[in-house]
Amino acid sequence: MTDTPRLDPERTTKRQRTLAALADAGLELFERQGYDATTVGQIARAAGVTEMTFFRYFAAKEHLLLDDPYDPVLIVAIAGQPRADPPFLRAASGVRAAWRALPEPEAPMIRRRVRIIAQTPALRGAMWRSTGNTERAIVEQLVADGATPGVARVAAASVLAALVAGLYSWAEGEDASLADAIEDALDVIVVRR
Amino acid sequence: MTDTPRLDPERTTKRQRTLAALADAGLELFERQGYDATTVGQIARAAGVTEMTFFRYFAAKEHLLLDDPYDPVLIVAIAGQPRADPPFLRAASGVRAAWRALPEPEAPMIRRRVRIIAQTPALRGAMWRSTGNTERAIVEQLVADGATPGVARVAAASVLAALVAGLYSWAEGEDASLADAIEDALDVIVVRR
DNA sequence: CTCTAAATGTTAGTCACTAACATTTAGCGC
DNA sequence: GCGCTAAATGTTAGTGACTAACATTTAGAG
Repeated sequence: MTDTPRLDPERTTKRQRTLAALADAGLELFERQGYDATTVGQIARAAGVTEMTFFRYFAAKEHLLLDDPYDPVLIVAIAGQPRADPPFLRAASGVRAAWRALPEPEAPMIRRRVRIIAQTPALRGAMWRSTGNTERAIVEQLVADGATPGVARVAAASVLAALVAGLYSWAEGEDASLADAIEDALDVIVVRR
Repeated sequence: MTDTPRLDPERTTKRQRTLAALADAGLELFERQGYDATTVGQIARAAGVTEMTFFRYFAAKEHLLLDDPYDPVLIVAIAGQPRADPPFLRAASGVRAAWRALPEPEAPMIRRRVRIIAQTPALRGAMWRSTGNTERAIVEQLVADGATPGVARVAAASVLAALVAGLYSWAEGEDASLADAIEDALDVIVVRR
């Protein structure tokens, strides 16, 4: 769901710099004064750029926090689950595997983002809409492996909900490991064998 | 989560009439031209009223569709579950019981609303934010009955996600019974005994 | 039928976001 | 280093959701 308008791959580097400047400025301002109280204009100015330019990098204010490129990994992980298992279990195990494979160093940044999201009702909604894409992808995979669409949708939705809830809880704390938090969340829902 | 500014209970009836007019006009316009393409001004005009007045009845455009007074029933139902069961099961059974108790005649109206929501990404997000309140209430109840906050949050979130997913599937069709659809959705997640 | 509170209207403004068009600047080939 | 072009940014103007302060009408309790 990234919407950086990448026209010509690797033409310049200026683009990457302003992108980083905007992302940094946004995250800092959100943390300092809250998401709702922060204006797109403020972020742009802090990054030494115009409001218009902001929207050339992020289609919406919320996209500053909701750019997740994690979907493909997840799908592969789910596809790798044993077909004999019911869809719900396959989805859960896939999510477990995918997040266990996430590089540790990313955790702190994820934590900062998730914290802001958890604190902002508008963003919690946006988060869910964002996972809508992930959900669709999971459903596709489950159906391809023989599940009913209705069943697949419920399985995907509830597993993702557990994941997100786990992320929120994890982000509140300081020391817990991301992978462990996800494991614990999924254990609430799935009967471990 | 109703935000009709009810100042003096049962003082007049004009209020109820304009409220109904706005709700009807909104639903019809949404169905005819889509949610995003429908302007609050249009709804207001169709109801013979000013845009400003609309916002005196609904705090936001989305509230036309997301006014659910079902929470209290749900909480009672969850509280009535056997404490011996794990939180996840208690939440699921509570939801099941609550929706089984819903009066049949309400179904068609719910279907119209859910259909619009399901078709509109922005509303899917809003829907989730709206269930946030329900989620909080469920978590409170589960914790009061001895669950860990972390566990309770995951349980509540995933059960609600299953419920919503079930609602979306149900709304697509024409004839299925609401209660049955919810049952089926929850069966995907919970191991029935 | 009156009189007050409730209901509605008016005006003006903010913020997220879009579109069309003008201008600068960065970095490639030379 | 230097020019040239495409990429990056800016400008202006506008829409739609929503808020606030204040003025006006109207409905209905007495």
